[in-house]
Amino acid sequence: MSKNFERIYVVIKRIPKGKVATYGQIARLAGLPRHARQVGFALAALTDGSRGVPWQRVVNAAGEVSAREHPNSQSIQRALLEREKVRFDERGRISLPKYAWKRERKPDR
DNA sequence: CTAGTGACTGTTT
DNA sequence: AAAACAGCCACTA
Repeated sequence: MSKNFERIYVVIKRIPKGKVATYGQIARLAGLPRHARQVGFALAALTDGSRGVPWQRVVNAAGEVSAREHPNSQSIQRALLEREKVRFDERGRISLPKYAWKRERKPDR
């Protein structure tokens, strides 16, 4: 398991319930700017072993659930978010201004 | 080592 | 506003 993956998972675990963060934002917070795609790669590698990671709170910059190989988990993600009071509009998108995780600083502070 | 790929993003049409 | 383009970089074969 790569060190970068761990850093990414740590950041995702910091996303508050009811909020969402974009791939690029997570990459920055993990100290890996421009690794947005790697964030996606890390999530794709998620298994039962990483169950503490709220992967459902990760969306793309357009505020929608990114497509993936197994379309089924897409609806699962949406359901999980709805359960956290995150609303989707009729086009299946989230209002980022309303639900985006504001914090843009690194954990150290 | 080279080439292909991808849960992405910002810019330009 | 939506779609196409072009960067991006770790990971895999």
